[in-house]
Amino acid sequence: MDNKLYIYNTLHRKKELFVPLHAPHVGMYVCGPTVYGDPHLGHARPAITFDILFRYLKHLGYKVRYVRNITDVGHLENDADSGEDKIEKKARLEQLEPMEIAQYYSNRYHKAMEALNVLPPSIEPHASGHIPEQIEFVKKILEAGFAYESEGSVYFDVEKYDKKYHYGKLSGRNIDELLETTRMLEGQEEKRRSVDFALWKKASPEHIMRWKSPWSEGFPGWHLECSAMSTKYLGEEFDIHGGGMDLLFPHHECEISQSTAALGKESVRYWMHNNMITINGQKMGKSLGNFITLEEFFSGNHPLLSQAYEPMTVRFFILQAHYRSTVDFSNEALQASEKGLERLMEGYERLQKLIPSDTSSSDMSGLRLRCEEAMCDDLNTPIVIAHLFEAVKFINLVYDGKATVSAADLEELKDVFRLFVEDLLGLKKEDENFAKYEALKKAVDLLLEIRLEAKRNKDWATSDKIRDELTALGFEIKDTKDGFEWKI
RNA sequence: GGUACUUUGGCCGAGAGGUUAGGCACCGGUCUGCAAAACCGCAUACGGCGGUUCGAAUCCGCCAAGUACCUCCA
Repeated sequence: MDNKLYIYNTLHRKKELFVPLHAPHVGMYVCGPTVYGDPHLGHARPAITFDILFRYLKHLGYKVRYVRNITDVGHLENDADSGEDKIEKKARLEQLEPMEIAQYYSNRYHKAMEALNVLPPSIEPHASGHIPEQIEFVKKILEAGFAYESEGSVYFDVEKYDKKYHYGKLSGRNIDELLETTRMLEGQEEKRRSVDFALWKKASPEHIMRWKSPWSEGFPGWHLECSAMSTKYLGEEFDIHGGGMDLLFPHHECEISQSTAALGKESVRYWMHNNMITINGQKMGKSLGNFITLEEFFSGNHPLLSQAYEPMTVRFFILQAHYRSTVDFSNEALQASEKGLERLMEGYERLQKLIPSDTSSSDMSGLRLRCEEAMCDDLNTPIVIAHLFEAVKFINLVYDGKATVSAADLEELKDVFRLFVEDLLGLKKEDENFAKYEALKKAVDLLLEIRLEAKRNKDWATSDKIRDELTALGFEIKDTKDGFEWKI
């Protein structure tokens, strides 16, 4: 743990040295998906961003407990929509049990995450499985005097809270502005102030998802699950809380208020937020209807996609931008990533085949350090990738016999690549159907041996025929000095 | 309207008060029977206008354009 990891803390709007509360243990909580729809590119961003953090913290030697929730209770659709749950609405439309919806989309989410090589979190709690904890949390806030009951619902008293603590410290908003700018919404008569938010909502008769509570049969408020579940599994105080920037306000602001009100202290030390993925400069989002699901990416089946993209291409595309920048989707950018990734992975493969010399013609010793420094600088994966590409250049030179590498340097290079490419960036070669592929390889090798022989006999007609036919079938043939290389 | 952020070469995307980011594309070259790959070379960019400074794309001010949040959203 010699490396000093700096991460950008949204709470203070600056990079801060990461010092865990109880080293070597680190607790991190990340807002997971609401499972009422197929995962899209926007879901991939936080999952990958915090996957990188998870991997890197472990690399630094920490024992990390990573909690990422599944929201299956649903949130209110919108206030004009009679307060119906998203999941519930979907259930009604598809004539399914709400939990069936949640299960279905959880599975889809997991499948997509696995394809993206996102490691599963240590704990993945469901909101529906933590209703008692959430009720307890509401009780605590009521006891502390920062909530009030109104017609079976419980609301958080933002104004009262703000007098003692500071509502808006994360998002930089202040309560007066909010009172001015928050538009009047339906069903607000129960609340004292428009800025107050629900901790517990009484269910209307048509509401299917409902639980018993001291106040009414109903369901927990929008922000409560994260407060209840994060503190349950990580303690009243924990290190890192992450999520998308769009959750900054009101979700995370409300979370801070709830936890502070209930526990008398702040729970989270470092707040981290990943930026959005945009499409034509606009946020890609469910509500905007301009999102592309991950499955559509993998199949290419979407009007905006000119081809299918492999999961690793999507991962690499996301890692080529810093997590706090927006990244704009386009086929051109994806294709550039696809080729770049291919170059990187090919370099990685060639690295395994290099033959060492007595000395190295170029000094690559700083590579590990430079990559570590980039990671420590708020997880600057684009810089790590740039460094790796410089090494690829060197690898190719050695491969071409235009440079040399010593045995010791070669081992170091291999080790650094394995560490950064595979373990930390989580990039891997996509080779399903490995056995079939092996057989195919032998067949193609055989064919190319024949071609080699034809070439020795200067039988260009035969050699070109083999190459052209294979090329037409989708193979890429490359001649080398004394043999050949190929790929599909 | 309020708050915050962004603006980099053909595209994506880092960085940062004075030194080549990187990837993709284009073009030229090396290599090769041809091709592909690889390698070499090639862009001298930083929204506009002022200011600070020996020096700014990097700091400050103003302006412009755009985005996000203020309603569920990753």
